[in-house]
Amino acid sequence: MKNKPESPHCSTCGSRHKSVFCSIESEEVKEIDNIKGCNFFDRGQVIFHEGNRVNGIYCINKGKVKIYQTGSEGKEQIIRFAKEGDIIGYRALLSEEPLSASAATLDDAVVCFIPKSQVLKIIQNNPSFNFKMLKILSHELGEAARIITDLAQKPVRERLAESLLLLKDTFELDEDKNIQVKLSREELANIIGTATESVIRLLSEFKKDKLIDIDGRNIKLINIPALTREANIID
Amino acid sequence: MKNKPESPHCSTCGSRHKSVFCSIESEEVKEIDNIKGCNFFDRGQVIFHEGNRVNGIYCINKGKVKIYQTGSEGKEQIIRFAKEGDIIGYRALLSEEPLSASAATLDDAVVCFIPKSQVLKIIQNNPSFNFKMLKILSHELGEAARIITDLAQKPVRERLAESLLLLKDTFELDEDKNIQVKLSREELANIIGTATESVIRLLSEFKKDKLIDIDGRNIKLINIPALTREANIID
DNA sequence: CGTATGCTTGAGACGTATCAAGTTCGGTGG
DNA sequence: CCACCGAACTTGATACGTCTCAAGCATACG
Repeated sequence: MKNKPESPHCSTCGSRHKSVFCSIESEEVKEIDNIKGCNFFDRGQVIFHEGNRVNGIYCINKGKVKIYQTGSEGKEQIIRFAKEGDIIGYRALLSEEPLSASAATLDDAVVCFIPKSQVLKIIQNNPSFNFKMLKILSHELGEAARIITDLAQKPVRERLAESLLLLKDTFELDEDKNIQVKLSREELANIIGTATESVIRLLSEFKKDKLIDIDGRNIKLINIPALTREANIID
Repeated sequence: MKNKPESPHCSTCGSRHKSVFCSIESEEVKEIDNIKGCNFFDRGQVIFHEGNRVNGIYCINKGKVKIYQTGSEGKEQIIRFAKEGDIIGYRALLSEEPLSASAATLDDAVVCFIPKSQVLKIIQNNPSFNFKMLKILSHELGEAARIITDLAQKPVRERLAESLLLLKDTFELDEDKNIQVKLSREELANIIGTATESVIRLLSEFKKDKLIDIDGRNIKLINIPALTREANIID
């Protein structure tokens, strides 16, 4: 968590316009810029830790982040991901509860911090921002419900296929159809709630069936329609 | 869905003061009262159905409700419960998405309907109500995350014990320590994501171990500390 | 270059689902 | 009020998916 001098400015932040902050006034942007903190993280570092209190929200300027809970046996459960332009930590802030999950970087990342007072001020003064927060939260809640049903009802094979597609939607594919995020086999297992070995076996089956290609942590989606069928998605 | 003449009035609604509406002005209450609809449901009737659009929120005046999704094999997954004073349908309304889940009554119920325009009006004009909505949503999101981790990591036995405790917290115990909600074995199975037969077997084990007592759909919690241990809860 | 860490594969155990066959319960109509 | 019917519940036997454990292999790193 090294504090470098060249903190990014909100006014020049490339991810601002596709984020929840896209509709705030330039006056408010200036205010945030003055009050916000900014931190540089190496890959794998923890941004905040489950159980702690938050005093603001974190805005990801650069990098990819996993949000995860620790189960009763100490096993990590990945709840969701966040990337450039996303905010994290707002759930605990708004519910005034301790953090229900931890956040850690998946690559080198730059994360800004906006204190609670400022966030509440914007919520109160900017109906559009306010409504966006309501929208984000209720959208997340819908996603969570879908995950619950899948975990409860789908076999591991389907869950893995679905997770690969979800990762594709979140982080997109590069020109070679590789999912643009590098996760360990264990992290993949911690998304779908299974053992690392099961992920390994199923990935190589998917490869054998020409649904994907694997090169280390690079996963290439070569037959998305078939993968979708494998995932048994209703929508 | 019979429209009886004696619709309850918000001003005399016993559940209003423990609900999200506890802080709205009497002026606003009057306005809601005029515009709201009200329906009487028999046990087992569907209030709204997954995939449809909502045009308002539902406020439960009386009765218990299950909110559930249908999985890809047509199996019901219960996401959460609602009771007197709770609102439902707000997730889809605020995210402007189709309903992600269905709602059905668990007993005879009275449910009021407040149209979207009115809800949005209150959100905009009443910061306290607004903030309560943010709080409800973010709290729900935290609960959902916990459920995800449990489903992904805990064995069925622990999940069942935990669900019984959750039902206790939601619906409370009567003077005989019975959980004040009657669910079929299948519904219990649909909370924790297992087969009906597994629920039956585990319930009778819990009974044998003197953790609970069973009389039909009545479940009596006779040893809550032991049940908590069985649930392997970290908090 | 050695050592740690992640990845892979196989064999076996275990939890849970499924299927099949009763049994009980709750409601309905004679 | 009782007999009947279907639905819900229960129990047992069996099958299957997935986890666990163990061992070997690849890879990155100091």
